[in-house]
Amino acid sequence: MRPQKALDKEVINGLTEVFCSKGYEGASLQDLAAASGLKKASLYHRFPDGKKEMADAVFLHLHDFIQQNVFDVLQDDNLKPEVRLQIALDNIAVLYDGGKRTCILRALSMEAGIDLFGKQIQDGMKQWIERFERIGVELNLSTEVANDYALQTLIDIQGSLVLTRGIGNTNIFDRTLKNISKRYLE
Amino acid sequence: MRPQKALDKEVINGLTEVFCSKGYEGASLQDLAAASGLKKASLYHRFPDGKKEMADAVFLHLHDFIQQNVFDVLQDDNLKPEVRLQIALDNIAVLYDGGKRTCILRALSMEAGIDLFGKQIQDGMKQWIERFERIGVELNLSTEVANDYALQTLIDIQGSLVLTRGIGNTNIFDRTLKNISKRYLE
DNA sequence: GTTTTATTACCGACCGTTCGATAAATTACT
DNA sequence: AGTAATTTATCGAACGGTCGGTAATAAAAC
Repeated sequence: MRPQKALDKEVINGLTEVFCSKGYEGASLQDLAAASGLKKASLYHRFPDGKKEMADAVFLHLHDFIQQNVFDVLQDDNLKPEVRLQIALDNIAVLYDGGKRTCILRALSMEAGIDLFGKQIQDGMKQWIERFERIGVELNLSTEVANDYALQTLIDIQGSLVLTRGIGNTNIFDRTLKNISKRYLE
Repeated sequence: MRPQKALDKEVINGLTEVFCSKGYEGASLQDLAAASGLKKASLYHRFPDGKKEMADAVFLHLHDFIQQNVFDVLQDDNLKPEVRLQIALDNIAVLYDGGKRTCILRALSMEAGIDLFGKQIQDGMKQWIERFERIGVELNLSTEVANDYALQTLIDIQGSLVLTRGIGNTNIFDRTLKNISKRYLE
């Protein structure tokens, strides 16, 4: 290897940053190479199926993070539901970098992305709803109300991310996370 | 003119459809030409500054619609505030085609769009908030609560549009509009 | 010395954009 | 009114540049 070669973590994090901020079509191979610390052709060595495989890897990488730091936390039997919810929300704040990073589900739901990732996006969103439904039930909400709350939670997260990016102020995202917490715990 | 030449309405509606569904970078001149009924070169006759000018025209066109059918309605002194709000929400449903069409503010807030349209997106969102703040005050909310409601209204609209597109079911959008109405009127 | 990884050079396709020619609509002149 | 002159609108073809993707080669690692 020439200078100091790309750690896998640097590669995946670079790809993630580009896909999240520019979407699928907006992310050029040049961008992806620059952000990952590899040359274009080297990326093709690691991801022989090209751009789509890179985006898949990012999707999977984020899904793993969410699985561990949100979904699993939400059903960790060692903790009280109220605590689980709070930790999960804190981790969501990390996931979206306090509102500065866009959700990959949204980033890929524009333009060409919806054709390539439609099913994965749909499944991903359904999982979010499902997990928040469960924590709602565990917090003694009726299944109906738990469903309402779960949907609203997703809407709040996605909507506040849109507003935060559009207006350029992370206060909206912060406040929204607190509101979600309040809705469940008060 | 040769066959039956492109009505301006067909042109702007076609461009709108493409930019909203594909974003700025995702919208190719080929797409835009096909959707507008004009050839690429003809588009450049109408929009000498190219793609950016086309997107500007779409932005302006939608802003006009919103101004007339949402903002102006919300402060139409001939109607009671409750009625104005309801009509505005109905028109919002039309604007977003019942949840099937993405908001241009969101479509352009990804990727390259945010560099080109950042200021316009920010101003557009602020106007939405401002107008909903006012109707809240007219409905006898305190300025603080009116601000909360306005922000939440925007979050609800944007968030439900994201979910609706991701999950592929317009129920979420419909329900959200009803919830907004309820929040103000109950 | 073979295999794995990285890099340079390159490919055809498509990108946004422009040019030049032509047809249609409008204006000017009689 | 009729016709010539001018402007406006449309389009095919092509531009340079970048796109995603690929060989061929060099370097590292084993």
